[in-house]
Amino acid sequence: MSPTPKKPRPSPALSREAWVLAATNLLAREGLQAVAVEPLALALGVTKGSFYWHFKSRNDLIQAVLEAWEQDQSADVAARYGGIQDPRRRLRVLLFAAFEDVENGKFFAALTVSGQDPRVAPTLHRATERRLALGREALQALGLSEEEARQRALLAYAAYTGYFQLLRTTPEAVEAVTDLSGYVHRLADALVPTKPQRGG
Amino acid sequence: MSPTPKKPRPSPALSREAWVLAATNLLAREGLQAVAVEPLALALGVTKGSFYWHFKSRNDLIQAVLEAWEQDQSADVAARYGGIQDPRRRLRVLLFAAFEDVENGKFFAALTVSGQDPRVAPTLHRATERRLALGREALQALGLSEEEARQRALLAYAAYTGYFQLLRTTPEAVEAVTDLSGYVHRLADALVPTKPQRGG
DNA sequence: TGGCAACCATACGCAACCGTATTGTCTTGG
DNA sequence: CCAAGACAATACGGTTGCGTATGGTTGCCA
Repeated sequence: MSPTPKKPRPSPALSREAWVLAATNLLAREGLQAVAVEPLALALGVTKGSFYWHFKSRNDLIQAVLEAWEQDQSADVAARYGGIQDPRRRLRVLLFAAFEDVENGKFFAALTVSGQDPRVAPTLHRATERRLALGREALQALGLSEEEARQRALLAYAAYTGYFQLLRTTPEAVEAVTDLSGYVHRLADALVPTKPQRGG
Repeated sequence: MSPTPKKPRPSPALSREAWVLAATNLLAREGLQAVAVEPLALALGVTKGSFYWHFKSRNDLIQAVLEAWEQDQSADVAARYGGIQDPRRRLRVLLFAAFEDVENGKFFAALTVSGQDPRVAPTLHRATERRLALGREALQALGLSEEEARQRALLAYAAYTGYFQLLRTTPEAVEAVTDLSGYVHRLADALVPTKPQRGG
């Protein structure tokens, strides 16, 4: 039979995935411009020679990183919120989950930073549209008009990106807020249509 | 007597301020990495030779841009909100003014993008702290506890940065919201402590 | 009119990356 | 044991941007 094409070596030997993973972390921490071939190779203890065996170019790597992330996102969203029927609950779960996933938030913030780059723009646009639509639909299901729903979804999304952007550039400012869940609660309360409030 | 050091030529002859202005616009539109000496000189129709007569280095230019902006900010804030006594009104004016100044918002978003750069970090931190403090104080003056005030100020600020970040990377998503002032109203309502609301 | 100061051009060296070409070195199967 | 494929090192050429050095211009003023 055909010899298995995948033959991981004893210990070293980088795989394409290993490069993508390293690049993803680097992107989340230091931004797109930091995911450069030579520095990355250096960090992984090899040289460019290796890189260009796995990838056609630097853009190829970047594309791979973006695709991997986008697929993760889709899977995640589908798995988590697809089943929740009650729009009010869906909204809250959506919000809290978003703010809790700090790793993803940081990556997303880093992506946003390079949102003008033609390579990331499409991915970022799709993610943005999808998330806004998710929020808008839930809000409309709660009986809000489309315009109302759009406004509130935008508010939620801006609060989300802004939060992680802030966490990225000025973590002290965020950490000054002790009770983070209070922050998200407040946001959630501002979004759902007024109904008998539960208390203080 | 000492010859006046300022002698603007007939027509051409770039001033330091002209460079700073051009760099500021470039920064607002394309980010920090775009404010590079040679491209900028090209855009202004001169060469590096000119630049290095006015500036010690690229960093020197960047510093100048940041300082000019920061001073503008301070002056603006002092002139606009210093006089408003009523904290409720101060808060609303603060918010609406912030969202209305699109130019400044874009510049700020561009700055945020490079918030990890050691050159912009100090400026950005100061601006962030100052704005958060402004909001927090107004909210505390309304009777909120410090923690409450911090949370809400953070929410407002995140919504602000997030909004302009979004406007920068995905303007379509923002433009889908027709009534922008409704957005800000909603935010304002979410911030001020519950009091008899005025109507739909 | 000579000279200085303001302003700008040209030309150079340097560094960081990209991407290509070429040549190893293991590892495994035959 | 040897051939082939997977992975990696070395060496090279190209581009872009920084910063320096040095040498024009031009206009004012003594």
